[in-house]
Amino acid sequence: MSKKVKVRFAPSPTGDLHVGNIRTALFDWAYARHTGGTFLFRIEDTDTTRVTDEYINAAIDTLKWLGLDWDEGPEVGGENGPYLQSKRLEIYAHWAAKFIEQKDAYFCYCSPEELEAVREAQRAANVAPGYNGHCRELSSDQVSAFKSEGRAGVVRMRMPEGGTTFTDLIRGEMAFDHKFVPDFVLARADGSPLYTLAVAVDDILMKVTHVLRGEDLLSSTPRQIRVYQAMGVAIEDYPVFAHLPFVMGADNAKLSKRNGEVSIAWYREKGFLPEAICNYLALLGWSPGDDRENVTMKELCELFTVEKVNSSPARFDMKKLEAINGDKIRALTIDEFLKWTLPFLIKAKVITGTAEEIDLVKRALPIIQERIVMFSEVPAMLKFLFVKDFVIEADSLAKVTDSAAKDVLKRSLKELEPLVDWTHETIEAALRSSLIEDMGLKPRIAFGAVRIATTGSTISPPLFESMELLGKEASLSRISAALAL
RNA sequence: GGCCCCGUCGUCUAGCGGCCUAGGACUCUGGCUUCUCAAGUCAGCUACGAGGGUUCGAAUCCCUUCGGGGCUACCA
Repeated sequence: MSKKVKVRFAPSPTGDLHVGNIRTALFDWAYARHTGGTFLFRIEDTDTTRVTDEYINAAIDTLKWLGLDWDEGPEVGGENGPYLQSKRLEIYAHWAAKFIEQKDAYFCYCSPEELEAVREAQRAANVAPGYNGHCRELSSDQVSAFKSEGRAGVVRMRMPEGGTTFTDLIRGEMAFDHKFVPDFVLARADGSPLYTLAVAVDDILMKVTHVLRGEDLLSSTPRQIRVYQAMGVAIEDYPVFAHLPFVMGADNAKLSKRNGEVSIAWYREKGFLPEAICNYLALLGWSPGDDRENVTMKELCELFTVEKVNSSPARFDMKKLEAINGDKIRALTIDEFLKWTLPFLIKAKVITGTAEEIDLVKRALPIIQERIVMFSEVPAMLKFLFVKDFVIEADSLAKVTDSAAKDVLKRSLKELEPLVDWTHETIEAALRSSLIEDMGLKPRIAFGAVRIATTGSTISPPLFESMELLGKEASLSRISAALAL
């Protein structure tokens, strides 16, 4: 009775995969892993005008980057392939022909203009819009008349009287009256399949047991089920449906650049960890049930069930994603942190990647680890250690040029010059005894001046550690340079 | 317009008839800590959309209403 679970993620890559897509993919994947089932990845590229190879490759790349590995699909193959719908055209053509033959479907010769006119009239008359069944029972004379006009027919599914019911794992019993599910098109006039045909055929042929997908597809479910019927599939072999709630932007609108940014590629460039993205996304519409929120991919697999997914939409909150990312970054070992960070430093041209640079970066990472929320912040934070033409930020300049600051810098220079052992402990001891104890200055004021002189900014990693990393020579020359301003 | 889905703090959520004067997290505000910024820590603000039922008892069940969203393609 308990079939092995097979969940599929089947995006139509008409652009970069976005937050909503990935949340769906994540749930698909987690459910497959949770049940010990298989995760199938299929590309729905029946809309040839909108899907491109570039997007398909980007989708594959994004999934891999996130660690959502699939058992069947592009690159890995599988016994139910191919996994690109554009490579399965003859399969769909076969079923379309069969449906016609069985009279489950029929050719419809209405032109787009005629259909639009009908919809227009329906709207005006305040009736449920939809195909009016015009070509349902065409005589052979009528058909040849259309053909002689040069019209090619689309394949349209015949929706029988009655209704469709099914159980949605998230929403419970669903019932749709066919009065509101008009006959729909399965294949274009040129024979190419539409989503309505391809999804249903593939889910059955690929033996998918669970369809977890966006809520927007809820009302098209009766159409999928109609295709299963026409295919002669037994009810117990229909996949189970679970319609996931939407992920929306900060306002109630769709996610956009203004309220969160949609493309996963963007988050990758900003320096978010795949695990943080997955962790955060998992919390959108699902929760472990207890108070824990920081979950690893492993824990997610152990805990995730569709039944615990809620039915209401969630708003995307960048702040919380950042908080989670910061937590995950702090939990990284220095070597891991280094591995993630290096590409950002190189891309920002802070370093070129020499062994000496990497060594210095590695020594500097501990003092910035708890100060960043994403890797893209690292270059700005460590830049002062590498710049050849050191300059003090314009905003901070005034604070090192007044006489009080000059006094601090002069004294610092004098105390630091004789230091043989250049460590943050010795630097701190020297400056504390002279600036704070002798001169009686407030630490904030005294160290502030030194900070600006050596790091170029009022905001920096801890001062003494920064100076240690910078080295004695550079530290002293920067202080001297500041004195000369 | 029609059909469908959804409705707990600003946000994500816990809650599945009494454990709730509603818990956690993020945000925000204030304090502590402190060489800046962070991190850490303590405290605080703030929610069951509304109205009717059912019940000894409702955030939890039912109805209505209002609000939000989706679908209504030869897109998916």
